[in-house]
Amino acid sequence: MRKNLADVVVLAGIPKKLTYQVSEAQHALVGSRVLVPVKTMRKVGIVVSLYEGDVAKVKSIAAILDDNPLITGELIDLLQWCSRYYHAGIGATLALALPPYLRQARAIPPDTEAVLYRTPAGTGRIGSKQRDIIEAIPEEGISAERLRKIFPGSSSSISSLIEKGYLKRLEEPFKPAQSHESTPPPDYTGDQAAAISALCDDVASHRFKTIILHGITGSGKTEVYLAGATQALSMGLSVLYLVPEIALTPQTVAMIQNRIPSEIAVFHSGLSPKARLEEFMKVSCDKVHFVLGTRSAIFAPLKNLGLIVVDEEHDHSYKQEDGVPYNARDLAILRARNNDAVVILGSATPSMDTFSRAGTGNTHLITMSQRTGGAVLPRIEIVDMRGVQGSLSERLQNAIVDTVARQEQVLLFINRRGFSSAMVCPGCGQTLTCSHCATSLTYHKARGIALCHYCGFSIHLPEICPSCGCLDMKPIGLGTEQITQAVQHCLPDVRILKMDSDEITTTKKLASALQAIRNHDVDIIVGTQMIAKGHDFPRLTLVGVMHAEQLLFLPDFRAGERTYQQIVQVAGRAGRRLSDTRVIIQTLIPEHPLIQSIAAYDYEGMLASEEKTRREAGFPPFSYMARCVFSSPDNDAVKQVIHLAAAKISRPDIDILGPAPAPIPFLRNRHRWHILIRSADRKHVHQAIDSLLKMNIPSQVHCKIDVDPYSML
DNA sequence: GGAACAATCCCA
DNA sequence: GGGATTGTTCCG
Repeated sequence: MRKNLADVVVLAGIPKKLTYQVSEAQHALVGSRVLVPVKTMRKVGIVVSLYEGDVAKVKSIAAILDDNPLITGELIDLLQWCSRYYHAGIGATLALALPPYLRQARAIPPDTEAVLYRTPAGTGRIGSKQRDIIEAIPEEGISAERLRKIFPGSSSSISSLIEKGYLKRLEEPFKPAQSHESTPPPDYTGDQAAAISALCDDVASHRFKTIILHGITGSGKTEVYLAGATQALSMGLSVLYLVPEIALTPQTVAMIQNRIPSEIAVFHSGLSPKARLEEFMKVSCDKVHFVLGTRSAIFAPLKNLGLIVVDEEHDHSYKQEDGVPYNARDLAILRARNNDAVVILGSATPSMDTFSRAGTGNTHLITMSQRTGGAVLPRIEIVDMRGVQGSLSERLQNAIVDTVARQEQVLLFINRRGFSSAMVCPGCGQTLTCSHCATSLTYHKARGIALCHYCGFSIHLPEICPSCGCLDMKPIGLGTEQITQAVQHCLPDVRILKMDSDEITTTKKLASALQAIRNHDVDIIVGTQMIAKGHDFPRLTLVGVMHAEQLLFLPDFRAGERTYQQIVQVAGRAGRRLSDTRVIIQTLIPEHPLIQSIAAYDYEGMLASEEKTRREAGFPPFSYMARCVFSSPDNDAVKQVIHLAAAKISRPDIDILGPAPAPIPFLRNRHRWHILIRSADRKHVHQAIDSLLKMNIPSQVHCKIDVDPYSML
């Protein structure tokens, strides 16, 4: 019997599937886009199921947009699960799997990929950037699209190289060389060899398994992932390789491309719409079986998954905060399970959530505690800053002078941008606050402004205190700007590079900053958490952590593990190849157990200390939870609704925390209150949310649900 | 999400 | 009373 009905998910805010007739002439397939009538409009949707049934009073599909399905049933199931689990609209969730180009009713353009080859015939001067481009091109040529992806914003450099004759352009499809000999892997450490053999065995068995790879910084986790990936590809299985946002630099992409014996696709938000479409289509058409990408790549339309890699699994970038608030790391586990695939979650500082699962169910822990090349972890020293004037201790100052004198580099880590975290009046004690968010404004001295880091609101720094007229507003709390200034003052001749989101606004700027560090054009890097993530700096032999306690006392139940993660990750940037490296932590709380566990690289110690802290706060260390934030311009309306909501979901088997003002109670002209729902049973959390959403919430009160929140901020 | 319809508001 | 605005419903 012909299947004459199709369930379609419209890519808009319609909360349910709609059913349409499929005519004799239409070849509708699950996973294809269709154009369907909704009210008086025509909308793009995706066919999610086909069946036969009664066609009475069912509208017809207006047009089939794709001859071949774009996504598989497996992916549709994952997305439907995702929509239910995160309480997000089904349309918005399915849209996550399509590149923006295909969310509109546009046809897929035929692919014409020009290929660029190197020629020895070039004449004329070329810059270092252009030299890099030429050197990145393999003998067998590279598609122009791919080259632009490795070097963002290089179109003009490429055309000038063609003009000068260094590159030749041929309009023919790019054929990846099958015999392409990948760079041979280096010698493995004992740890690596053991991890690789275990991972390859698991991949070969093609059964679901979660592996937590806890390997210290510099233990060579990437080699383990690549060996597993090669194993999967050799079995005809595909590989999904997820990295946090920041790690997708051209070098990383090029390195992985060189080590994988087949073509790869790259998925991340920095690509142009056209490039995103092309990468997507390569995967959708089953031409490419390896995807490297950031969190949204978890929805890449790969078939026959054999291995999912989640690198730096503790990283917060895996959590989508707005729109559909999914967690790519958790979905990776689910997707692996649905595909009888292996998922490997790697980190030097695993998240407590992940680590708590080790040994349960199908989750296995592999530990790597050796660094490659016989290197050792840098020694961590703690400096007590109580009673110390200024922001640089004598010990750190001397260490900086010595390091710079040896032609080596220094990294100073401070987790706040700007000059100071607040401006306070010594007369009346008032701080400058944002009129939209009621948070203190960060002073940015260079720009002469006070800026809100939540909403971007800024004012010119007033000469006098706005509330009492006192003349002398004082900065409180250190930021990157002030550290930079202090170092410049002590050591006027050193070259300082400030790296925070004020300076590094684009991936291009990040790439050039990283290049400057590698070229030794700077002696000291002052940066925020941005520099804690995965870059290797061979000349770096001294790391200073400023105000280590500043991170610890944020109003967030994960502040402790975060502090551990950030500081250990920053320490890991130092000295992979140089033996005499130091990490100096300056803090006002040297005895704190968390600081002590950092100094000893004692991950288990950190876990124990955090579990104790949570238990003492009446908080089970691990439970399922959801956060519901209610907001409205009208404070009374929010309070009323949230108290009703809390009463409604109250039952003995779940914990409800709150209602309480959200950590930033007034944000963007809206009053915010939240409740936390917590239970040992995931189902109870979801039942609570469902009954909460069934309430009649007045339209002026907005409710945002975050299941498995990463942060309370 | 947004079109269509219902309810409410405002000024005459 | 009626035009405009705001709220509510529901899409096949």
